[in-house]
Amino acid sequence: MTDNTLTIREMCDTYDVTPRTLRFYESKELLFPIREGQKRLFTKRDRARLKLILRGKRFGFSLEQIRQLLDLYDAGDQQQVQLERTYELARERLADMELQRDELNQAIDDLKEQLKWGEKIITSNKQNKRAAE
Amino acid sequence: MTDNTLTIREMCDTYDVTPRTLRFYESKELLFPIREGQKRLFTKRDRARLKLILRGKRFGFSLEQIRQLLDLYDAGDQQQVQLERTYELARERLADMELQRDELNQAIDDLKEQLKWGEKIITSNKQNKRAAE
DNA sequence: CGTTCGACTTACGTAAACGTCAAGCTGATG
DNA sequence: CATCAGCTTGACGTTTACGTAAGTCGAACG
Repeated sequence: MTDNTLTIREMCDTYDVTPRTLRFYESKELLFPIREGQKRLFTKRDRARLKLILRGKRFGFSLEQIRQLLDLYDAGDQQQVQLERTYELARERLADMELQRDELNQAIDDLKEQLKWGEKIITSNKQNKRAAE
Repeated sequence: MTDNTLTIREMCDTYDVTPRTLRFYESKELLFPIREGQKRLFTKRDRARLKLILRGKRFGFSLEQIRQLLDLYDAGDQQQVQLERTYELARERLADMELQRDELNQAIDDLKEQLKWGEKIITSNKQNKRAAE
C-alpha cells in the first residue's frame, strides 16, 4: 500500500533517529502520526516536520522553540505577521550563532597560542634533560 | 587589609555569578579559595581562573572540559610526562573545537539560506497584498 | 499452537549546571 | 544580650532530551 506513510522503523532508518525519539517528539506535540490500531504511521506532513525539527536542532533551537516555530508555520501559512515573526526569531538565532562562532574562533586562537607555549616548554625540557645526561 | 582576596559576595558582584555557582565550581575543583575559618577567600588566581571559566562557558565548553584546559594553563610546574599528556589533551580539545566551529559555520550558512528564502516570501507576499489593494 | 518479532506503554534513570530550601555558625550592631 | 545579616554545609529539586528496562500485545512464521 503506497499510502505514503512510513512505519516507525522506516522513519528511524530514513532520518537516523531512534523510536524513542519519535515517540518523544509525538509526546511533545511536534509530530502527529496517525494510528492504525496501536501502531504509528507517519505521514508526509510528519516527515516534513521532522526534517524541520532536525534542522532546527542543528541550528541550536530547543525543542520548545521548534514547536513554537512549527505552530507558527502551520497557523500562519498565509498570515504575514506570523511569518515575519518566525523570520525575526531565526535572525536573532543567527546573530547568536555568529557571535558564538567568533568567540569560538577566538578561543581556538588562544588555545593554539597555549599549545605553542606548551610545546616550547616540552622541547626545552627535553634539551635540558639531554644536556644533563 | 589589601591582601588581594575577595569574599564570596565580592566575587559574585564582580563576576555576576551566584554564591552557589562559586561553591559548585569549588566542589568541581575549578576554584580553590583559601579558608579563613569557615569563610572562603578568593585569591588572584581564583579570579583569573573564574574569568577563564566564564569565557569557556560562553564558548560552549562543559565544566569538565574547562577544568582540563585550566590544568594546561598552570601546568608550568608539572612533570614532563604530565605536561605532555596535558598537551595531548589540549590538542584533542582543539580538534573538537575546530570541528565544532566547522559545524557551526555550516549551520550558519544553512540558516542564512533559509533566511533568504523567508525574505523572498515575505516581500512577495507584500507585493501581492499591495497589488490586491 | 508455540515462539519470535516488532511496536507499544509505563515509568524510572541520566547528565549538566546549578536553584532552592533547611538548619546551623559567626561577627557586628543596637 | 538578642538579633540580624551573611556565610556555611548538606541535600533534594529542576530542566532538556532522550536512554533503558519491564511487561504487554497482535501479527507472522514454522
